[in-house]
Amino acid sequence: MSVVRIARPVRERQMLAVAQRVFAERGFRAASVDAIASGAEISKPMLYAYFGSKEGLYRACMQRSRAALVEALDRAAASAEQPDARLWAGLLAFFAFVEEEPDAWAILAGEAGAGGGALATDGAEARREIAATVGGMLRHAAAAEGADEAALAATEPLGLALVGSAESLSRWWQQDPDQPREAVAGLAMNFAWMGLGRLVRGESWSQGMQLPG
Amino acid sequence: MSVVRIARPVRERQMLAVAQRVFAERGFRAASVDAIASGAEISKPMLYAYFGSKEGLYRACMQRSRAALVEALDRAAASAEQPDARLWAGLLAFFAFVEEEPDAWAILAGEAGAGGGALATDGAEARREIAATVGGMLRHAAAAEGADEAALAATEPLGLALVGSAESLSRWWQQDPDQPREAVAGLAMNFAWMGLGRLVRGESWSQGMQLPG
DNA sequence: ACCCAAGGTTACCTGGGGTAAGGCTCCGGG
DNA sequence: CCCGGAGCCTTACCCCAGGTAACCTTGGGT
Repeated sequence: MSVVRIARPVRERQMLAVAQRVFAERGFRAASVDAIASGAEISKPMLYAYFGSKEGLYRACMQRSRAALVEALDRAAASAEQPDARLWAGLLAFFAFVEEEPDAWAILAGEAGAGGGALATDGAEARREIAATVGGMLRHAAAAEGADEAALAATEPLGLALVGSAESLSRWWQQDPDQPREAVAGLAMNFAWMGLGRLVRGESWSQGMQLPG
Repeated sequence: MSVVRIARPVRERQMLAVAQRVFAERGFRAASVDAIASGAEISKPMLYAYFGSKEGLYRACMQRSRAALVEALDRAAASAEQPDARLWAGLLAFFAFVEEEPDAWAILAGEAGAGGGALATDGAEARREIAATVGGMLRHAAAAEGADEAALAATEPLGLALVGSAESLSRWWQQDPDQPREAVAGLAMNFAWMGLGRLVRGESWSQGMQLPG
């Protein structure tokens, strides 16, 4: 009786799918390689042959999630022209990703800051790439307004700050998941675009309408 | 020859000090309990007797770091009256903590989002407590400006968003540590208080001076 | 004097990440 | 046709590190 022999790319996809699920629901530490292997109906050494280590497997999952998220953000960024509309589209896309692909997001957010290994490095890189997308939006906006050099130079850290706040809000959202995605995105938008200085005065951002300067 | 017998609270402090250092420089996963034990000149079962598990030990470190940070933030919040000055003081205190107690900060930030265990729970709780302090500042500011109900209700998530952005900026700072603390705090302040909408126009916040509305 | 609470240790168990060694099957060339 | 090797796949094992059982030692309270 011949055992089904399956081509490498197909097996890799199977393994990644299972790994993503297991990692997402147990976290890196608590997930066991054996569980992933048996879930993918494969033996452990196959995982090691294809991914090198548990960490390598996790990193592959991250790559995948990251690519999906970046693509969604890029698509969103291209969907609007006005700076604030663009940012709004990006935030909606982000929270849509968090809501619709919770496993992928859990992988990205889960160990992103953990320890000093390659995981942290990859996490940092993923964040940088996402922040770079956001930073691009900011650059675009700043250039359109004719901002000075200093403002342009700060787009990178500002992008990171924005990503950090969105990440934090998404964690908060997970504890109160009934809230509509637009509400959370709205909070992020108000925080990031309007700033606390104005929010605290009761001003707020509303879609499509520029407040008078 | 009598071995020195040392009272529990003293030993606990020793262990925590060593654990904080080791956890900070290796991360939770890569840090070995044996290393911590031998570093504290004690045998492994003592650690287990006092802290229950590796995770328990880590959690104890988190408690410690968290208390220190919250205290610094509270002190800063009390040091100024104007809302923006208060926020500025808080941000300075935060980045001072990151700079001056890198180990404590590494513990707090390191595994704060990891997995689904008690670590994540504690991390979330720490973030909430810190965000609550910040949220208190916002509440104070909003109340002073006579903001409406909705703005007051949003202080919690806004606090979390602010903490998230500060956390993200601190990670960015760590890759470029020559930058003065005030510069990073300034970025955070501009982002959080002014908002991208104004930054992108070239406006910025500067200490002690309210921009005309 | 005695006992027991509390500090302390050695020696061990076990789960799980990682690997060595080899089997089967198919494909391409002599 | 057949044979060799490349590639899919497994069983069986190693061993590190988290966690524990069992026991020793010391000193203060009765």
